[in-house]
Amino acid sequence: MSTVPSTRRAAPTLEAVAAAAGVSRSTVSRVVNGSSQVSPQVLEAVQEAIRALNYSPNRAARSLANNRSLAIALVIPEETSRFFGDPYFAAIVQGITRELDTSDYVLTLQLTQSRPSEKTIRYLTGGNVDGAFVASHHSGNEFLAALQETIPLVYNGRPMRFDNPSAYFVDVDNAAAAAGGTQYLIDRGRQHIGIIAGPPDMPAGADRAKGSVRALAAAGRGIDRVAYGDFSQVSGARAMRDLLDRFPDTDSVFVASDLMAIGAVSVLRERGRSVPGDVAVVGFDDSPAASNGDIQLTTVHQPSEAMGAKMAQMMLSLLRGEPVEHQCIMETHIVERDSA
Amino acid sequence: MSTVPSTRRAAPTLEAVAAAAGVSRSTVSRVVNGSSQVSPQVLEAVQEAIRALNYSPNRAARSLANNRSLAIALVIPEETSRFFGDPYFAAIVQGITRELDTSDYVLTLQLTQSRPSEKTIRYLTGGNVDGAFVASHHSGNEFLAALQETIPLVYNGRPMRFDNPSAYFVDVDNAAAAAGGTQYLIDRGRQHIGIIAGPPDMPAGADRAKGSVRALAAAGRGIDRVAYGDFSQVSGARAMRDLLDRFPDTDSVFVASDLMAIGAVSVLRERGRSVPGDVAVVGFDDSPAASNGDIQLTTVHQPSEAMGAKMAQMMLSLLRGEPVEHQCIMETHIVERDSA
DNA sequence: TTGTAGGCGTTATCAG
DNA sequence: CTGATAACGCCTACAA
Repeated sequence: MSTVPSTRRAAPTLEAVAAAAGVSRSTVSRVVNGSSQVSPQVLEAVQEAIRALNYSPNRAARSLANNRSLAIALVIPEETSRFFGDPYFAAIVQGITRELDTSDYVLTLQLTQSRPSEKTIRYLTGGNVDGAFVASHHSGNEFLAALQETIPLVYNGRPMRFDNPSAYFVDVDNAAAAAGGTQYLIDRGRQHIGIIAGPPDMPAGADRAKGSVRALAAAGRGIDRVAYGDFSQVSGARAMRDLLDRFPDTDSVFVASDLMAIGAVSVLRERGRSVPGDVAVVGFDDSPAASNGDIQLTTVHQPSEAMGAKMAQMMLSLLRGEPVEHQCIMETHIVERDSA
Repeated sequence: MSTVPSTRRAAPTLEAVAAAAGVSRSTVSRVVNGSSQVSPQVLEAVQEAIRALNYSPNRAARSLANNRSLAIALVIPEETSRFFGDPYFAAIVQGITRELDTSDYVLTLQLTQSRPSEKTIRYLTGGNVDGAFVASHHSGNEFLAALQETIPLVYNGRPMRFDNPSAYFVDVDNAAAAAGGTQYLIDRGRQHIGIIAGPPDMPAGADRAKGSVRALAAAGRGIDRVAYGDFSQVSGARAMRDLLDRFPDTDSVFVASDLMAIGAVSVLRERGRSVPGDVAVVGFDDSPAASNGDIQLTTVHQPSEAMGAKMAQMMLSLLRGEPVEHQCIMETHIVERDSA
């Protein structure tokens, strides 16, 4: 048994730096905040003092003085295991933190499951964060609309309730990207193309399905070979079984996520179908899962980490009060590997 | 295009509440902080005012005044996709946040990949957080040792470098739990028992392997049917293939994680072995994956979410300056389902 | 270009 | 039990 370390030496303050550099607090403050109103010699002296003392500004004091929290929330209105299970989210978070690392902002984690607690609401709306990222496939939460009146919100992916035109988000053109992935199969002469779609109640699910169906229809193919999953691996396996049972002659599938595609491939092998020989598979995401498994997945690449970084950039711009486009649609492309 | 919402009305302060209740700031402060030094009538009046104004204390001011940040870091010194891919971590984080929700503390996310940036180090050591959770399978980072001199650290799982006896952690008895899981197979008359172990350079990997081997040896069984994975599903599949190739007569496997067990099951099916008929499979974790797949996994349950909650409780105790046991070992048990 | 002074919202130390 | 009053560390007019 033991208690906390007690030797927390007091950190140097502006005052200390000022003394060391032989100037006033104000001057040091100016230097710290990058004001141009400082003479070169003084600048140099102050910077030296800062280095010498290993000074770093006190966040609390800063927050208090300028009425900003210097914190941004990462709101996850998603079942935790789903959020954590999806490599897409991992990349998004990675991108956000990478970008935020170059700023003074800190990311605070807010798991809200379905509906947020009283405490969370107060936290979010009580001036404790300057903005919030909403990381979710769903994101149709009513409380988020209210929150948006208070602080800037940036979503990953177009929010479901798009009657809200003031939402900020970064996304890809899911329909077009899915159409492209499907067209890839068409172009390679596949005749009986199936679709493993995501949940129709999520934008990414619905849009990808729509795009894929559109491509099939345009090519005069049947559009009834559709099964649904929830983006997870097991759901992909289940959907593949379903598809095979209903349409044994299926010779290819466009799958709305890599995770589902991997599940699909495992079922195909279980049933003795070769990939891509008997059945070609195109995934979506180009997540690590696509290239780490024992089959290299041909898939529609979306720049997940860059999307996270872009979310952070939008947020930082908003917080600076700069004008920002409400949506940022990023590029996708097909990555050819072994599964199709 | 648009800018941030501008109507952020000033939040009520202690001062305002004091005015409304007809008392001084000090008194309100006492009420807010649950001091017993307040007369019932005053208490009532103040609480009423707080409710009426929807007052909530300003964190920055509080931090500044009492020199605590009211923030705890969640440090993830792990490849992001691995962290996010593991339902065990999801449960841990869930448990931590659930417990923290009842406190004044906020959780800030710190992805450090391999080695933390200068900025992260300054953040962590610069009084910006009052403590840190270290969430990782590895956790043998040299900088964490230094950090521990500054703020209390609580690990999930015994840290690798156990020459550090002052570390706080919550864990299960991995060796005993794995021995139990293996014994389960022995008791059911399985003759050729294989092991799919986790990485030997991680405590959970090494200890589970050790326990499993111990049980086999005690029962006079061979201990050479071992393959290694990294806890992920694909690695489990790979290991199962390896095992089957080397020992085709294997009739059961103890697998050190549910994810790997699922991978193993998929390979078994691919190879036409029935589960549990031909080959029985026991997993480890009892994560959602164990019961959500198309086979219900028999597995060693560890109370992941409770472990996260316990981590938070330890941290809160430490921050209160209370004495705390350095380690908390939680109970495991076998959950019988369909795979063995 | 630099310094002075006041204030941000709390907590803590005193008196009363 | 309650109320002044002085910090906490920083920012920002305003003055010099």
